[in-house]
Amino acid sequence: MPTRVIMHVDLDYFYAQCEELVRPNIKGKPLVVCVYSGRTEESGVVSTCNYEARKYGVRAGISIVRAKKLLETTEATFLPVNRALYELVSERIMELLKTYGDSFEKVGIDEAYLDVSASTNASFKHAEEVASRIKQGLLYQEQMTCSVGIAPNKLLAKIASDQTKPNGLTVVRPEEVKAFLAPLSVGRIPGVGKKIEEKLIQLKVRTIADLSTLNATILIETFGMNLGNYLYLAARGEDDKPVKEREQPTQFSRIATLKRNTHEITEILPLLYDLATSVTLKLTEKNMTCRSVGVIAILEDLSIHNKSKILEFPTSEECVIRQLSKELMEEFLHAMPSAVVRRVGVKLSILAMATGQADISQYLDE
DNA sequence: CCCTCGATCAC
DNA sequence: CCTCATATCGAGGG
Repeated sequence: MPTRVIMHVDLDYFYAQCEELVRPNIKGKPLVVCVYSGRTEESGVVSTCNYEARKYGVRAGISIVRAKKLLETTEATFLPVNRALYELVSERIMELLKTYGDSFEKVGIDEAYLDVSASTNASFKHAEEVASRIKQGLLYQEQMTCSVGIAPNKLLAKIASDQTKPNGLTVVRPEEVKAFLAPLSVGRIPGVGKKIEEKLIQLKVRTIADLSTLNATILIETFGMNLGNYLYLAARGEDDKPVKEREQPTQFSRIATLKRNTHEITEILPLLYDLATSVTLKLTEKNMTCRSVGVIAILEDLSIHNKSKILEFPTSEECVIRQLSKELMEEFLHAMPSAVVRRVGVKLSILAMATGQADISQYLDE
């Protein structure tokens, strides 16, 4: 494979930055975007916050109550998540970014990869100029900042964009890869979260330099074929996955918190039906069908349980999905009489584009 | 190989 | 003190 030049663009504190965009008056003050669970007035967690709020120790994932305490001396704003807004802004920005790459890959709502190998003649210097233009364009057209990583592959570009935030630009040239990676914590490798990091620490591995001393055999023994191989290559900064547009999503899900914990299906059903309806709406909006329906139950101890079923025929019928959700939840409650449920969800998977035939029902009575 | 389920990641 | 959404993997049963 010839040397590639890959760019990873990460929009800074995206949800909060979108909110700043539509509320220029609060710019410069702490802003916290919250997921309110609806259980009590203030219950829920922080989704994202701007850097002013981070100065006070606010982080994604902490409770809203805690964030309010941390910010009680300030004129902070707390807003509920407004996904529709962020998706709108995201779509516009992605269209803009797309124009700069030979190929383009959107990853989630706030990040994207661009392969600029051909358009820059494989020049990192030139790519850096492209990145500057992207940053200027984004600021001018969308009043938004981003952090960019430029490197020989997606793995390194992503780690690089994470290196300097917000409003950063980090370039890792092929000859710099080893020195760049060596001191970083293994947790900086995408796919290495708390659990895998803990396992690695058991093996006395903290940095990527440490990781690179383990041979492939031990990694595969410890983490399985797939992850083991991935870690072996990641430690060396190797990744040959192409930048390519994502195909259709493969699942849709909705989850929400019950007003109070319960084991009673009757107490769960109204919410479960709402979720089934909402996720089915998403399915039909996308003109798709599903062949698997599942329910999620999160118990009072926060343990997560799934139950799903594959259908003989694809469906997008709300009544079918509702009915199956109910049956699956009943089965789960029956199988686990001790379960005290806190949150429930509905998940649709094995998706396909609808062909125009609503479902098989139209053939039943000809 | 198909199905189901839990685990993990990361948004 | 506890949100939401998605992708992917591995195990285990058939």
